[in-house]
Amino acid sequence: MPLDGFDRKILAALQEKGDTGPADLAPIVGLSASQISRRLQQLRKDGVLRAIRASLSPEALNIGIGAYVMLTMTSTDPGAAQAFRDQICAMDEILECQMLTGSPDMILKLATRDLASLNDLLSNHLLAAPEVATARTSIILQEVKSTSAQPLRFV
Amino acid sequence: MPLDGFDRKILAALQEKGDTGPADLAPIVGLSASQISRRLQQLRKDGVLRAIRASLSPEALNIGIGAYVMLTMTSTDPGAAQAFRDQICAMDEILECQMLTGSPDMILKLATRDLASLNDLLSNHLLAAPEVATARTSIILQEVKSTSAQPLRFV
DNA sequence: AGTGAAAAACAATGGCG
DNA sequence: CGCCATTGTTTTTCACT
Repeated sequence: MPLDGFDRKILAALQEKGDTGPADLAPIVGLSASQISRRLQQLRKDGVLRAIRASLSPEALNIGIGAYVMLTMTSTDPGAAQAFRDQICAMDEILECQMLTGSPDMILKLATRDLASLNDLLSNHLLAAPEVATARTSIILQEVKSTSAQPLRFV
Repeated sequence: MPLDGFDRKILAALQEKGDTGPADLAPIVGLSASQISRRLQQLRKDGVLRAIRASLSPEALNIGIGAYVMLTMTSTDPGAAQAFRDQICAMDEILECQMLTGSPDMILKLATRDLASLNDLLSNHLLAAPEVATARTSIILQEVKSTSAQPLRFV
């Protein structure tokens, strides 16, 4: 399952516009629609092409605040840590949660309606957990760049 | 352009699986395919449904390292700051760049092949810029959660 | 590996209840 | 808003190079 230049072009186009069909892809990639179709099936089967997702406007959904929360954790037993992670996964305002090297131990990306709901989320759900030692919250002032497109230069 | 419960269901389904057509959406939403089709056009026209994008497997693209970089900036003239932001937008290993309240001033999310390419990116491109005062890099050890799905509870 | 044409599936539109 | 039929387009498949 090595990816060649044609696959690269297909993937690049799909990261930009995921609802491009084989017919529209053909002139971009320089391949017939039928071959694109065949390669798309293969890329899906190989797990390279994982999913197609809609990107929605936060403003239209009354999401006015984006924020990062840097957490340091208390050392608890693995079971409690897992329970905390499960809780995080169940909260839909938490878009991202990553465990990190060094300090902080964990970073969270949040999307909420306003400062009041951000405060509620922090106070009543995050800081309330005994697993959390400290939390530093930074609100997003300006979005310089935000893409879901992975770099393709390493293929 | 108020969004009702049907729109919410359409958007929720599309955030999960963006290539679902009206025919497949119909039973999920509880609406006929023709109505779904009309609502989709409206949602696109209103800018609620912004784009459809493919999500690719980082592993398949030889992306072995994810990292966050927290930057504090030197106070420079606006022109230099803008040039720095343009440079960031042009780097495809930088997935995200947000200006924050407090300290750090800026956070970056990176995707690179390995530690060597991460080091190269930091040393030769980020730290080389005079706009950067300090940089703290944290490598992602474990992905607990990562979604592009915005919360729909505020609509 | 790739092309091109036929076959099948699907989305979009309009009319009517 | 559901239902239905129609139309146009697109994907998919197959025979062939």
